[in-house]
Parts: sequence; C-alpha cells; structure tokens
Amino acid sequence: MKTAYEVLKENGQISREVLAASVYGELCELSAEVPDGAEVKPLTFEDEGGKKVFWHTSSHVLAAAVKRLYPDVKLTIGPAIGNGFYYDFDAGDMSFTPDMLDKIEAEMKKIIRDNPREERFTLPRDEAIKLMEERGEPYKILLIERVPEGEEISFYRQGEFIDLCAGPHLYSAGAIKAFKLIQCTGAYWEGDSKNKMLQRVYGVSFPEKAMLDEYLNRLEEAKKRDHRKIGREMDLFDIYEEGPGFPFFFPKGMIIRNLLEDYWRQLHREAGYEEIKTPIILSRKLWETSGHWDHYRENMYTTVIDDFDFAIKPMNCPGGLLAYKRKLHSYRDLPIRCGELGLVHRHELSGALHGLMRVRCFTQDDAHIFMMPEQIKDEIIGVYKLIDKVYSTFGFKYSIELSTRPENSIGTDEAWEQATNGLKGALDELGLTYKINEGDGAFYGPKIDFHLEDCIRRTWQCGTIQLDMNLPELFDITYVGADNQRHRPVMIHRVVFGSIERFIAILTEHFAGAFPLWLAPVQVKVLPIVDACNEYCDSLAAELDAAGIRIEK
RNA sequence: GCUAAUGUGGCUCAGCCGGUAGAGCAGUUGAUUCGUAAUCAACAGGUCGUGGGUUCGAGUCCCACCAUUAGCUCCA
Repeated sequence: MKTAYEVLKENGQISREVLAASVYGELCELSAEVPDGAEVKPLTFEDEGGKKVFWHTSSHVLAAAVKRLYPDVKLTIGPAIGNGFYYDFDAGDMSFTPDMLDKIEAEMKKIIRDNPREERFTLPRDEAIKLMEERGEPYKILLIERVPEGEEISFYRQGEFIDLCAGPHLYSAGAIKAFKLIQCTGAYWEGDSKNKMLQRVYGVSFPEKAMLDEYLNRLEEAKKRDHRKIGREMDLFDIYEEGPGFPFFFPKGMIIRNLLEDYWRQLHREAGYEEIKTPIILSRKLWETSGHWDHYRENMYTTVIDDFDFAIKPMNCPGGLLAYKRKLHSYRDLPIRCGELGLVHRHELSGALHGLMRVRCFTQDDAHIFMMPEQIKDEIIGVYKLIDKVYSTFGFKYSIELSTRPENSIGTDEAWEQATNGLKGALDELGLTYKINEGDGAFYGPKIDFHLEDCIRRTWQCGTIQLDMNLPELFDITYVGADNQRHRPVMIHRVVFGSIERFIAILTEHFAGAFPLWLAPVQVKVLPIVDACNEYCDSLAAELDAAGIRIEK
C-alpha cells in the first residue's frame, strides 16, 4: 500500500498547492494509505474538499490555542463551514469576548510557526474513552459513545493537542499562511436552544495572505450594499425604535413596492389567478379551527374585542378558506387560484429581527389554490414556473429545499405521505435538484422552499409551495364532483416574493441600490448647470413628467 | 429568548485618567454659475437611548430597562 502522497508524486501531481486528496470521490489526507491502483486526485484550496480540509485543520489550531490559554475549557466540535471554520467550547461560566480573540490569534500564530504535524491514530472504544477522561473532555466521551459499533474511532495529535476527529487533515498546520478570527458568540450545544450555550469562535484561513485581504475586502464591500444602509440613504424605508420589527416605507420605497405589486398582479392575472383581501383581525374561534391557536400561539398577537378573544393574523390561509366557503364550488371551477397580498403579523424573537429581512409584520404575496387531487402535480409545476420566471426576471440564483413533517403537526400519516409524495413527484418531474429538510415543514403540510442569496451569501427563504390536506378537512370545504357528490379539495399555499419586505431587501442588496429602470424610484434627474438653463430644465422636466417618467429636479 | 458588543445633532463619527458637548456631510440664508460626488460665508440644529444610583460634579463610573448589530435558536 502506498500513501496518497506517494501515488500523486509518482503521477507528477504533487505541488505545494496540494492540500489533500480525493480517492474514488472520498476526501482523504495525503498521508493516508490508499489501495493499489486506486484513482487518486489532488485537491488544492480551489477545490471544495481542499478548503474543507484546510479549514478543519485551522479549527484544530484554534482549539489548541484556546486550550493553551484556557486549560479548563472543554472541547466540543469544530467543523469547517461554507466560508471558514468554527470551534465550540464549553467555557463554564466564562464568556468569550472580542478582546480575547487577539490573544488567541497570537497563540495560533505560535502554533503555526512550529508547523506541527497532524498525526492520526485510532483507539478501541474503551481506550478512547479513557484517553478523553484523562484529558478531561466530557463532550468528547459523549461523542465517542455515539460512534456506531465497528466504526473506527480516530484522533489527531497536533503537538501537545489531541482531538477526537474523523479528519481528514492537512499534513501539517504550517500550510496556514493567513487567518483571522472573525468573531465569538454563543451557540447552543447540538443546536438546541434547550441545551447549554457554548462559546463559539468563528475564523477564516487561507494559504496566502492576499486571499485573506481579498476576503476581508469583500466583506467590507458587502457592508456597503446592506439594505438597511441603502434604504436609509436612498430614503426608501427604515425601522425605528418605536416599532421594532415594524418597518416604515417612505415615498420612494412605496414606488418600488407598488411597482412590484403591479408586476405581481399582472403576472398572476395572466396565470389565471383572482385576488381577494381578508381581514387582519379574526376571531379566536377561527384560529382554534385552523390549529394556529394550539400550534402557533406564541407567535400571535392577540386582542380582546367586546370581551371576545381575537388574533391578528399570522397567516392568510384561514381567511382564504372562509372566502372559499362562501359558496358552493363545482369541479368545473377547479382549480381555483385565489391570491391575496396579505399583511400578517408574527411575534418574532427580538434577537431574530434583521432589517426588512426579518420583521414582525410583512405582506405575503400569498395565494391558495383549491383543486382536485389529480390536479396537484400540474398545479405545482405551474407555481414553480411562475416562481422561476420572477426570480429569473431579477437575475436571482436560488436553491430548492423540500421540508417534511415536523413533530408538532396536525393531520393523519396518510395525508402527510400523500402530500409529501405530491411535492416530490412534481420536483422530480421537473428534474430539479433539491435538498430534503426532514421535519422542517409547516405544521399543516410539507413544503418546497426557494432560497435566495444575499450580498454576503447568506440565504433567505422567499418562495414556498406548501401542499395542505389538513386545513380543507378542518374547515370542511368541499366541491361538487361530476357524480353530484361532495368531495374534499386539496389546497396549495404558495408565495413567490415570499414577503414583499424581504424581497425588496434582497433586491436592494442585489442591485446595490441601482435598481433596474422600471423599478427605480427616480428614473431621470434633471440637473441645470447654470441659471440660464433653468427655464429649459423646467420645461424638459414637465415634458418627461407628462410622459410618465419619474423625474427629479 | 440566549451569548457578546454598541447606543452622542437627519447621516457618519470625535470626546483622554469624571469638570457640565465638537467635526464633516445634509438643512437654511446669502454670495458664486465655476464641466462631471459635495465653491465660499454665515446661521440653525444635541436635556449625549430611557430610568435610577455613586459623586461637590457624569456623555464619561455602577445597576435596571429599551433598541440596534453579529451569531445561536426560529423563520417569509
């Protein structure tokens, strides 16, 4: 057996840039032994796998530095992520603060200067646990206990530092030529808010100093197109202390907003939608029927009117269902596509608020489609095409996720299975790639989510298509079939923009405030150079204004 | 909600070890009409997030609350 390094060397594929290898598509380190004749590919920082290994080793350097400075801190996990790495520590009652990062960075530099090897070794379960007991790492013991029977339990030694880790890693830490600890923050153990909050340190690292500079530069540039900043500067919208999470839209922001709505209405008219408007406040009884009172209560604002409980709607669907029920429907009328630009209010946690991206009141470009079961696939395909058309119009890239039944949900297993398969079937027929999010669906049905990227590559959920076989049941809605009998329709909830507010935020960042002409609040600005031009400029402005051009003088 | 940081005129920020606020831009007025982001001058604008406390005295120190920012959780 040869190591990956030896194979690559024989093939003349080794250079200083090579960080790791891929063997039959599996990520492995250069020192790993590979089967004879195996196909070995070199990985550099340009490859996803190379980055991952690079950042993973960086996280070990971070952890080693923290252990040197704060020996009582307990190790948990420290993976590579999309743009860097982090390591979570249990620091007891101590909280990491930004000024500690400088000290940790300095210690990391020392470690990297020593260029320690990343040495892999494996241990049987009992010895592995013993080692971690000796080193006082209770979280690692927990992790060891979870390693399935028969699987190797591997460790990496880096100087005096030893960590339970599946790897792979760089040959040695000296390859890390530039790094920066970005921030420290709290993060829950296992990502569960019921668990203890750990101390997380985020960092990035690169094989060249210039790459770090470029990265930091990009972050600075991204800050400049933050929609909160541009929104204030361009006088589009803002949020005040008096209304946390409740945004104000100013005249120029309203121009964009109204144009988006005009565009939306036109598109939906063409796609066979009709439009309604349902009340913002509705009786508690309605929310009890829909299940929201039981499943969504903490997020709802409530009020009392004439001694009766009411709630401000967090979703439009119950109103939409009442509207459907106002009369008898024939199978000939289906599908009914009923849109509503509905203003909803949700009590989001204060720490979750984020400009227009995450607010406590927003307008969903909602629509409910009522149909016969055999129409499901075509309708979903139709909605997908609508969403794709809108996103392409603005030049957005998006990713798709399918979310399945959550724990706290209503409805029968059969209904959920049928609905989930309906969504899956449509996605597969469209030949789309998507990620499955187990247990992430709405409480009344599974959903397909569309995620758009913002300027610093955070993704935001915008469009969603949710198939619902539960609310039609709870509201006992029907249609009259060809057999003259009552049947239960199936319902789709869907949004394209998602929320007008969030969509405007993403547009603002996407275009850095330079909106396409048709959306620009000011399309033409008339600037007189000298007073002699004033009169002409006035008449020119009047002419443009009369032609429906949005001008400013 | 949790962890950390921040909160000074419309905006961006300065204000050292506590002695009672400063700049640039924006605004107003006047002058300038000069070729590609802000010419000159004057004026106006702040109970320093809120409420307590320490002190002879607090923007500066302490406490509580509110809001914001980053991340976690959650989500359109």
